[in-house]
Amino acid sequence: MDQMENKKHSNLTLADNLRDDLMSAIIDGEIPQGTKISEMELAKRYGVSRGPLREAIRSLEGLRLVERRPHAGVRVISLNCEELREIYTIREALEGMAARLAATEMSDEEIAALGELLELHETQVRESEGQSYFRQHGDLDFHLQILKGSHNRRLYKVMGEELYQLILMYRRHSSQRPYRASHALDEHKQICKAIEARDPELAELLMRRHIQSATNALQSCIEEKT
Amino acid sequence: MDQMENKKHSNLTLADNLRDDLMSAIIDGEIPQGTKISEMELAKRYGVSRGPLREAIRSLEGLRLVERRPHAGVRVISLNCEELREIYTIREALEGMAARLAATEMSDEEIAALGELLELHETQVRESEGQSYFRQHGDLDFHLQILKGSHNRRLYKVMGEELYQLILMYRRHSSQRPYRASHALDEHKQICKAIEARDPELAELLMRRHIQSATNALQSCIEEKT
DNA sequence: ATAGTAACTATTGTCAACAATAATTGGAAA
DNA sequence: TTTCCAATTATTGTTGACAATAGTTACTAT
Repeated sequence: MDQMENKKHSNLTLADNLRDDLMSAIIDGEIPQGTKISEMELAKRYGVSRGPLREAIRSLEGLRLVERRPHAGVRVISLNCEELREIYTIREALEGMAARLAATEMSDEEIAALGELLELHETQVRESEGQSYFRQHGDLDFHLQILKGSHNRRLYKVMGEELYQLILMYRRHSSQRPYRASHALDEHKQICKAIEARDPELAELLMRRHIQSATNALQSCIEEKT
Repeated sequence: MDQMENKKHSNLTLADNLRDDLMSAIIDGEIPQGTKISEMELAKRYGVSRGPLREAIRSLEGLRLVERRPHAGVRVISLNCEELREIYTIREALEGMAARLAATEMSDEEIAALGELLELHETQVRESEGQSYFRQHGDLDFHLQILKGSHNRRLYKVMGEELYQLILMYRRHSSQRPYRASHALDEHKQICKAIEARDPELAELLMRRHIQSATNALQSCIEEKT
């Protein structure tokens, strides 16, 4: 069985399903960075025609997961440190704004839920100390909740759905350094407090600092290179 | 001659050219907001097959210029005030960050060029007082220069190439109120000064205020509605 | 032996026919 | 008359064949 299509597709069109599958494959590193994508090969592999496949690829191009050179095929992007820092800079601006908005726009119920999420994370951090794998998801969870709490749908889409995918991709590939989960959790709590206090300025400031520290951690990646 | 394809296409693939053409058509209002797009009709109109056309549409979907419902066709998006405000909020965050970066990253030559651009604008504003049409382009010019000056390619792409298109589209359709060009120019000068002074904090602050005032001007649009 | 060129091959780009789904229209029953 | 259902129609989704381009190989000439 060379084609494993025992999948529960939620979408109703082939191209959309393909897009999702390819996206996962790229983010999970199943298709390594820089790989040249062969339409014929993929079409065979997924058991579809080249039409929908090409449409899926066009979508991926929009998400900037692949790059295309006309008549010369598409390649999976390969994120270098520099580009990732660019993304983190954008992230600082966007999530800072999201935190600011969250402080005024989130409902009391949403804020309560955010607090419970953090409590859950706390127990998880306590139980499995040093398990940075959890941290990834927990971390993203928190940030996604803030993004959602901004009640700005486009902001959520741009940052939470598009750029996060790239960050995830990078995290999978680069063995990340053992970032202190408890430290991040503390910062999350502070941000949450600022939101509870309905203090937009503080929420934005703290979020930006929080992301800056992550950005600085990336810096070491550059240092290693040189 | 029902098809006017006397165009100098820079791209070498049909789908890419179509994407550009459709993009212009949508932004210029040639295809009004909310219009349902018929593949057959467009294919005939542009004299191409449905294959490349569908790929072009997939690209437009990525740019969020159209929305798709499977098996039910695609529609040109129709920006309401709320969504435009969302975009302006993102703009504030992103261009604020761009100004901050520009203060440290722009070369002296780039800064000098920015100053000259503003001088040019000044003469133009003086010559044709009240001509808000100029202002649009001049305004965008300045903001695009800042974005470029951030030396963050992705930031430029996301804000300068994608979101600006939507803003342009909205400007075309909604008869904008006669915004004071000289006022905007003053604010531009202040921002430029901050960049010349290599003051990132101030540059960001001023840029954010500048965009906030534009956002507030949009508020009136909502007031009119109700 | 190497550089240049021409033919070839493999891959991408395009097309038109076919299949499947959603919207529409018409009719029958209440 | 109105509502529900069925058949029709029009549009979208998919496919495989065809065309064009880039990359490769082989050959020739210096």
